[in-house]
Amino acid sequence: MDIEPLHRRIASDIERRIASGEWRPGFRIPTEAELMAEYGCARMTVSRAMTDLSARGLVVRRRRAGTVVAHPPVHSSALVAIPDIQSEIEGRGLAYSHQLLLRIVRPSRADEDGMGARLIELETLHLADAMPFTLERRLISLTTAPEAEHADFTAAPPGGWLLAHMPWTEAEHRISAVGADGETATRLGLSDGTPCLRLERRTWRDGLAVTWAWQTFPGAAYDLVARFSPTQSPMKTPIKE
Amino acid sequence: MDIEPLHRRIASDIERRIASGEWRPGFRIPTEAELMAEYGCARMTVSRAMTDLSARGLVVRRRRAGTVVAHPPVHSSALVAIPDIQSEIEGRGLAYSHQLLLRIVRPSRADEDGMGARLIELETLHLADAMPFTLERRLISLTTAPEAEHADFTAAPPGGWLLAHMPWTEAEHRISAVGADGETATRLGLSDGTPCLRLERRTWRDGLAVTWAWQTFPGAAYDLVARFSPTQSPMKTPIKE
DNA sequence: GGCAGTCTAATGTCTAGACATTATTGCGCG
DNA sequence: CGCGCAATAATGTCTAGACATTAGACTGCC
Repeated sequence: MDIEPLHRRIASDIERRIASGEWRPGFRIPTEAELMAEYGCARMTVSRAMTDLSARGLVVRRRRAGTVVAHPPVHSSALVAIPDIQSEIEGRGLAYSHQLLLRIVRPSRADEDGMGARLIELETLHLADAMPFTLERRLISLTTAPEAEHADFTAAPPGGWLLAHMPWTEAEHRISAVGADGETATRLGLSDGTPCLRLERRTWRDGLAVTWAWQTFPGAAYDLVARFSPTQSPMKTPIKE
Repeated sequence: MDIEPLHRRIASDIERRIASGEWRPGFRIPTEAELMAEYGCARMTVSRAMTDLSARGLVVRRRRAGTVVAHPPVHSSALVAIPDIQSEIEGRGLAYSHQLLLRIVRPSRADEDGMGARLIELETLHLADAMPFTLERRLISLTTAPEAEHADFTAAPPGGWLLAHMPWTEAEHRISAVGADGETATRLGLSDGTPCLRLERRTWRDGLAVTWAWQTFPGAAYDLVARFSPTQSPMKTPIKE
């Protein structure tokens, strides 16, 4: 058993009282001076505990007014974590592999706004135990990521290559449900119109587009799952049987 | 302009160098003693900056070994926020309304494991400008939330009522793609088999199940969207045109 | 009664130290 | 050469103060 630092103990004492409902939103927490006396420690120690709680959004601190239990956010938007395909597959104990189906370098079209003048278009099929798992269509801007032109996407899938070579500063995800269209259905071994989960992901680096990807998952075989508590980010890896 | 505290300035200096790629993952950051000299401040101040960065996952600190730029997390690399239906609709400038289609109190079935002995089953249709937006089927455990038996779910939708009356401590989300089946298709005004986004949400309070809900969105009309940067949580509300 | 200015209670930052903890490094010994 | 132990370099925690900043509370004046 390692001993818990005092500041953490103070923080979790308070967190427990908030979680249990003993201290409801709006309740004014004892002042630092009072907690100092209660725990017999310096104010910096209490202050650190409160700063931590405040950073996690459990309490709101205001000078002179004191510290109160925060009201839960109104737009209590819950979260779902989107795992990396390879670790997702391997996390299920299956063998991961991928096939590069298409690789062309071409000028960008008008509807590919912001992707730079030249880009690579890729199509990759990701397999779990040799069964189609997801079909990925991806554009990579050669303006932002010129090294991509000489990358070997048969060795590493484009998602992994980008993760290692092109850190992004902004991202957007879009999840929707679509029916598998002709080519996609064929590649995934589905009949036409089968409901699929479509995950669209765009990233930018300092305002310049890096990549734009669409991944299509057979609806029956794939769920996005997240399990979490309100004060923590979703950390547990999704598991599906 | 309010002046920036020194510890924040140190932290953002370092953050900038990480974001710019100048300091790549694995790079060893100057020691606290070095930063102390560089900024001419006490070690506590540097330490606080590093503690903040560490809490946000940008760096990894290890005694004796020093502080290095963290490798971007392989798992859970991305998130999507799931907004509250009502604010989602109103955020698009549409009028929100809802209809209670079904409300029965009954004993739980075997496949409704963990939901307590008695529960309420509800079906609610959420509308945006009087057009069907999502169909929600929900179970609420009367063991955990007995007050729900006397709640008026025609006035407030069950999701909103629960948010206000039954705080949860644990939640699970599952997103999948399904084809609209007979009754669901009818209620949403779709033809059979139309791809729909299915959002399943379960919550618990101290280990006891509170609610279990399934929401079905027409695939063509609804996306989950999140836009964010790697160091921050997704805060911006998704917008779809 | 109301308003302006002042007082003051609370948090926010920072310092210069102290000692604890941990893991690496390197040395000496077999 | 390799093993174990000691030295040491780095972070982790904590203290007892100091001064800054903010905003609620009060007071007195009109």
